[in-house]
Amino acid sequence: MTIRVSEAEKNVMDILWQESPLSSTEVVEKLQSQDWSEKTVKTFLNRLVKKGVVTYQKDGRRYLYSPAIERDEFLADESEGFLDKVFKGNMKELLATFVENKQLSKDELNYLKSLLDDQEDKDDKERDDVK
Amino acid sequence: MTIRVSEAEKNVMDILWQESPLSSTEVVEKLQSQDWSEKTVKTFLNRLVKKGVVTYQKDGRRYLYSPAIERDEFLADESEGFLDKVFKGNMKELLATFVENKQLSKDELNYLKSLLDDQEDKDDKERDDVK
DNA sequence: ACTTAAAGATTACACCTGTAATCGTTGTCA
DNA sequence: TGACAACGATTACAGGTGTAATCTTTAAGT
Repeated sequence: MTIRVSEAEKNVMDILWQESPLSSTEVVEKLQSQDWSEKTVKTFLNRLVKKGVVTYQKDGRRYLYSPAIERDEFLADESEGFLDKVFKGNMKELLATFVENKQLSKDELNYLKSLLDDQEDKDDKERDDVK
Repeated sequence: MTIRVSEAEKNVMDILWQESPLSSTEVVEKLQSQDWSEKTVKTFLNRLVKKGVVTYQKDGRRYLYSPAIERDEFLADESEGFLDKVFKGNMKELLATFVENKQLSKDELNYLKSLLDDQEDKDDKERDDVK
């Protein structure tokens, strides 16, 4: 179920994940910063619908668009693909690259540590469950 | 300096990063698993040279190819782009997605923790240096 | 009732990508 | 020395992408 959303299209998805349903006009407005023609945005909406990742309900003669896939699911999917394609599945190397190159803030470091602790707890719990 | 290497082309880069210089024939051999025609591989080598990410020296009438960019630099670049495009620069969310979805092994968890400790030390050191 | 404006549908078009096949040159073997 | 084989160069071609413009339909204003 490899979702295929192009880079430009992702910007449209992000808008819809923030808020939906939205009319095409509203989406265009929220994409001001991208500085795309209204036509361009509509093309993307169209393609996204054809790809099955966006749906719409009719509201009179216009459509109200909504995402048809979960953002979390999408992110997980993209991340998986990125790991495989760029790092050939080597998770350690990926983590090292991010941690070392991005100079995590104190805040991000602590957040990540707490994530890791949670994860460890979960692992422990699972081990116990098995026995 | 946004490097532009397509997905299929990355496989060729990976070979050259493992060992270089290599003749086109050698690259083809090492890409057996991809099950591409020899022609296809040569097309990629050609395109990579045109993109400036691979160079060659002549060896008689054939070329010996080598990467023209560092793997580390490339990975950092791709990671940066991925973070921006998919997670809109939100590092915390990216980390959470990887940590939560990929079920890190005990080993990976420990490795990551040690990375974080190193990072913290570095931060401390830098703070001291400033003063 | 007509004209017009706006929405979605269709068409455009160049560049990138995946995946080769063909062309031209030249070293090599018979 | 003549045919062939192997190399890189050039060409091919469909599908995806970025970026719109044009077409068609229809609600709405005069």
